Amino acid sequence: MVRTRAFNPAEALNKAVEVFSTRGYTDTSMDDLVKATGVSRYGLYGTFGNKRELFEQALERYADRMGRERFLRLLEPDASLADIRRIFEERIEMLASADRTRGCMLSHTAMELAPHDSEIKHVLQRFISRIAKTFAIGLAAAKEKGEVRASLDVRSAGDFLTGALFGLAVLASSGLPRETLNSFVDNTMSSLR
Amino acid sequence: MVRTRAFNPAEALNKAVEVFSTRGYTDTSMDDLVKATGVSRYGLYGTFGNKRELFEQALERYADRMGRERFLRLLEPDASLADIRRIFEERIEMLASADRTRGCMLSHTAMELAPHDSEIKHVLQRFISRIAKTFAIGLAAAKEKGEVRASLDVRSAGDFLTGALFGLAVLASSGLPRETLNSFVDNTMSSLR
DNA sequence: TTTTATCCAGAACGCTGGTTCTGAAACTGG
DNA sequence: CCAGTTTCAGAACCAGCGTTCTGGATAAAA
Repeated sequence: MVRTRAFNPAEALNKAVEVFSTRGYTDTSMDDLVKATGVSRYGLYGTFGNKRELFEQALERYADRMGRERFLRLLEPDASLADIRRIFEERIEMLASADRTRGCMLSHTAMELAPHDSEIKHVLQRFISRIAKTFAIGLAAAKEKGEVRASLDVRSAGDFLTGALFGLAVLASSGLPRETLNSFVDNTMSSLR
Repeated sequence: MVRTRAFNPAEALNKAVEVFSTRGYTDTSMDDLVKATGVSRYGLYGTFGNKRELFEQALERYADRMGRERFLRLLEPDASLADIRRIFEERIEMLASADRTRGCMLSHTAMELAPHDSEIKHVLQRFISRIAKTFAIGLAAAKEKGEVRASLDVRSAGDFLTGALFGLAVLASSGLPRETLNSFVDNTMSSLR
């Protein structure tokens, strides 16, 4: 018995992340998701529950991937300032690439949902504090190397970098030229020395 | 002839700004606007066109008020670093006040509409570059006083402060505690010295 | 006061979106 | 090859939204 499922839930979720990243929650319809994932309504509702739960799982996946693919190096004992800068540069690459449609899912969610949805807000706060902590760890390593000033409070500087990352996302979303984004990152980085 | 209009368009627009600031564009319905402004559908459509045009006018009004009420002091010849800091502190006051529902309309619009609406995007870019320029002018005055380091490029630092203001809005939207927001501002300001 | 152009509140309309339902297709175990 | 269960595509349903329409109310001009 049992007909086998014709799609890969992990891949479908990745596609969903893409769509939600470009249009946010409210402006993506289930139809958009059906088209983008290639999965039937039946499949989406069956595996992910409903739109809201699908979004939560997409958000989780987004944060996980970001942590794993971008921030992991900051946990290496020899992490350096260059690693931190690279995170910002990769972010520019993603946010201001050719099509210019992809946005930062965390920033977008913070503005769109968090103020009126305390569950999402808590999830978001967890991600944000994780990012800030990771920055702080990377900064501590950079400090040992003397790459940042000795007086730097790495904990609060971690919060600062996190906020700067979000600010960069807003600037990129409004379509500012790359030079502006690059200069923003330069200023951000030089504030650590 | 002619029955007189029973509402004040300027006040209605201010109310609309409030609503759009808290829910963004898509999530506020015309019904919300009718209730919040106390103006009939007929009145809203008659004076503002449609939802979209009403939003554009609200955005314009928001930026205008922000410029006039917050940024004007930076154009005084004796503007100081304290004036810049005050802008950030007032922002915290507004974004993290008791109810915690009011957001930054520019950041929200940047994430929600700009990527897929080039007209809104251009309007936004105009506002952003105006803010950055005003920051730069204030910084130039502060530089004359020796309040910021002599090597500071006020133009790019203006972009930086603008991005930081948006980053602050995202942090506040996700409900982070005031101390985090204050520390973010401290780090931002100290990067100028 | 009468007239009349305008305004108002709410009904109505058409459309879109999230969710559920349905009949048919498809895959696996026997 | 058949039986049975799950999956699929799309129709169907219901609610909400932007916009327009309508009949009555209103205020100024005559």
